[in-house]
Amino acid sequence: MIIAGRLVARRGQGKTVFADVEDRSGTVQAWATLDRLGDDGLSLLAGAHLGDIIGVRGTVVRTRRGEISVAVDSVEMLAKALRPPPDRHAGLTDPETRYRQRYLDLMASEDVRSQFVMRARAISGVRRFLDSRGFIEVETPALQPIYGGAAARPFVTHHNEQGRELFLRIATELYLKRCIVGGLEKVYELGKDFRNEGVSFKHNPEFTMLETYEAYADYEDVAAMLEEMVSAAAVEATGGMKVPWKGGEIDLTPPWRRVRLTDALEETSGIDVLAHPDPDSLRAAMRAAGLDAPDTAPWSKLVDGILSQSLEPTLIQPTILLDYPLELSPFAKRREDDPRLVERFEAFCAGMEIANAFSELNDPDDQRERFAMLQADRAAGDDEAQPADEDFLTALEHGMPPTGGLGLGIDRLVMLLTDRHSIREVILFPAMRN
RNA sequence: GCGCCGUUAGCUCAGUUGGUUAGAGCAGGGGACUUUUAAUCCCAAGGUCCUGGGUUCGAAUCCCAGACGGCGCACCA
Repeated sequence: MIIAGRLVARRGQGKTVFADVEDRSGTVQAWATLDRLGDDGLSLLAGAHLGDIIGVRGTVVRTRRGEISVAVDSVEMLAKALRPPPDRHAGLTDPETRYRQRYLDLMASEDVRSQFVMRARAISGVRRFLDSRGFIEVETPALQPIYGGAAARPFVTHHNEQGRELFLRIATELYLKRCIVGGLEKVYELGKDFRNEGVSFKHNPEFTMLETYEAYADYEDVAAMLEEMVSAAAVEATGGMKVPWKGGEIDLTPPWRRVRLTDALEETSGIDVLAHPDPDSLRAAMRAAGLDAPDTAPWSKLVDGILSQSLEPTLIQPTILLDYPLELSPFAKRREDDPRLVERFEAFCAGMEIANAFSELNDPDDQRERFAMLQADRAAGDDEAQPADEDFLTALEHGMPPTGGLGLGIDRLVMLLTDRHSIREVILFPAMRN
């Protein structure tokens, strides 16, 4: 048999050498003797450094101590390691080295390797799920003349030949909806978005996002699909729908708890936001409840403040919060029974938002008014309010079928599935200073 | 951006109230050993104590500034 891999341990014994060779499937011991391997081979093995990549040919035997080993007939140096590997027993713990030189982290830790295998399985599980339901994967511009589809500041870059400013996308939403207008009917894109913001345990400036759009579906259909998709990804990555989380367990088995946002806010904060329709009144109620409420924040930001301060941390088991205020949702369709609300939900799990979905606004006139509201926010100093996209409005004017759309944060999903509590643990090369 | 904490050998870490020449294990170098399991034993080597100032007779140690990192906050509809 032939094995090739990294030399991770060696026990020399004069005219006998034991060498542990590791590849992605695990570690196997090679056992070399002078009698069998000869002088040149044995001195090559004896002189190899930990970290070298070697190839070994031999027959499988069991040693006196009972370990399955390869009795070596020939050995080959495939690549020398000029620098030593991380300490085998203590491992690599310095976070800076772990992230900046992730190859050392992977080398040192089977756990870290398996982490990224699970990430890959979760992602392929998501793709398989969507493909099997008739979605097609599309690719839309990452460099955009106008950014939109989310509230965030963009990265700005420059196209030399055309002499113009371009933005790295903050979302794929507006292009994917153009695909729906064109009749592709079920589309998704799984790729990087870029938001010019700080880092935290759940934020990285570039991150992986899934967006799906399905014609003739609404947000209830999307909620049902999300539950099935996430549980399918969990099965793919971990083998089950119940995953460990911070010493407890999260059960992703559908259906998930559903609750109206305004009811959930009232449950945890005691505040009925619809009873406080103006910022001053809501701000006073929040402060009376002991919550932070900035003086300048508009009503929508205040509602979001209650959500993130009072409600989000309590949402450990998967929960779907339904029916958001219109002001928070410029691309979502109004509810017919209450025009202050839109047909939108966000899914929370492990105390984090993992998904955001709505029945897409397909009325171009209403959409134009929503853009105008954003322009007013922008004029009032909200630099995260996105600019109006006339080309997108033109597309809507050609007629977009009623559509259910979804955004799912893939990095956060992987955190949830693998019991990792920092986004840096699920991104191979996370953003670092300099 | 703000606050707290951290940075000593390739890796993991000690380092006394500020006191002579900054230590250990592993890795790496030399040697012994033909069934080891973090093999063992002997020898030698290995340092910008993050950087720059300052205090002091004397600084890894105290002070200031900076870099980088971690955590928290802010930001993130």
